[in-house]
Amino acid sequence: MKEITIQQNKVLDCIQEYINKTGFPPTRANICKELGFKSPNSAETHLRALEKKGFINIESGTSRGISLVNPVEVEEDGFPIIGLVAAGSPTLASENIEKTVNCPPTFFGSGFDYFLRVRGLSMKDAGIMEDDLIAVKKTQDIRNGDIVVARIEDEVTVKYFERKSPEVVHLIPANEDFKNIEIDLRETEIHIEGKSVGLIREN
Amino acid sequence: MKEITIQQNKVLDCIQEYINKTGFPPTRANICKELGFKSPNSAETHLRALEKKGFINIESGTSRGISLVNPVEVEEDGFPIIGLVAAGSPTLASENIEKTVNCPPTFFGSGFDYFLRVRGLSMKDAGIMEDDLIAVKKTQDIRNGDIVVARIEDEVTVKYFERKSPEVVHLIPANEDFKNIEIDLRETEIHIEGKSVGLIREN
DNA sequence: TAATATACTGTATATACATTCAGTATAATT
DNA sequence: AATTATACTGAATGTATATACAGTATATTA
Repeated sequence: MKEITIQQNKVLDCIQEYINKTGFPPTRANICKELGFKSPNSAETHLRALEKKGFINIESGTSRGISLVNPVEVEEDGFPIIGLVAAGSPTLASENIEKTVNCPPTFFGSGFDYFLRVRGLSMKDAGIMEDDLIAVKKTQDIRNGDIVVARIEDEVTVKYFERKSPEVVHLIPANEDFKNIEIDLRETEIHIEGKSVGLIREN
Repeated sequence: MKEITIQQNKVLDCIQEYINKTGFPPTRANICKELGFKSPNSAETHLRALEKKGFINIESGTSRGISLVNPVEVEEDGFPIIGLVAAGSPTLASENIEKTVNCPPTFFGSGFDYFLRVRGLSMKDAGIMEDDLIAVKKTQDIRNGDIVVARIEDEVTVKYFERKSPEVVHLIPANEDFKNIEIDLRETEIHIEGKSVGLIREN
């Protein structure tokens, strides 16, 4: 693929956007309107350049006969990967987002909201290793035995959830080297960010 | 969504195919040619019916101004999930394919060929649990410590790979309840199906 | 029994569109 | 110094296209 100029790139983006918005490619006049050109020939020459460079195909004599050679896959905007910030909740604020992953929303059955990058080996006997990505579903519908993403004050952790009584919750690691976290809700505040509904390991 | 007649469905399919093939919607004349109609009004009336029933939108006064309300997503054929057949190699033969999963080919970095459904807990300390899906890359480029999918005669297994000498290979489980498999290549044939490059856990 | 929807052919026409030609101007190559 | 590519305006034109109108015919609904 050859080089592309700034203006040609604008035209290419314009075509992509137009198709995404309407379902069919733009006319020369449409492009002019979008980009502020005053002559259809402005669009025409850019289109010819883009065709010559292999970015689009033009069906001669055909209205809206523009097709993209590398159409941008319809943006399934992707799911964010959030790093386990040592202090602070795993919010979806952009500064916490490592990158995003494209995958079908139904990948893990019931749907999920984001990926959480796991730190430490406290859940290793549950098959959750360092650097794994947990698919987290934001929900308060937690049952005993669920693997939850919990925040205690400013500490975020991934553990098994066990409600021992209305006032006492245990967060249980899956690793004998770690100790249970016993929480008395009258003394300590706990916030459940969500629960794990799946896992991805890269490499 | 209302009922649709056979002819209207043909027209709808025709539009979908035309868009998939060319990248832009057909004209009335295009539809006539595809379906053998002799008057553009044949297409026109069908289009109006389809619009009225909510299957398409028509931009008035606009050439090729047809857009599909429920466009068929372009098939990213997806990656097959293969069950660990007790006896026999995990071939891509259709009878072994549980289902297919849509995910980007670069999901695990370098690319992979299929998913293998894990049976047993022999790799649990490596975080590979029962029913996990291993992303397998078909390759013979295996290094010590890689997690491989190996076939010994008719038995398929997932283990760590360790070449002890040119003639001796160890297949090492990640679970103290299982024993190492020691293979003398002069006595026993072993076939490496590929190696694990990633993992997915559903639920 | 009169509408209404389906399923077409055939003709006609205003306009939506692609496309060429004629210019102007700047920057990058050769 | 002469091309060539880029980046436009502006006008002109043939045709590609949407779309209305006039028919014919069958099946379904009210």
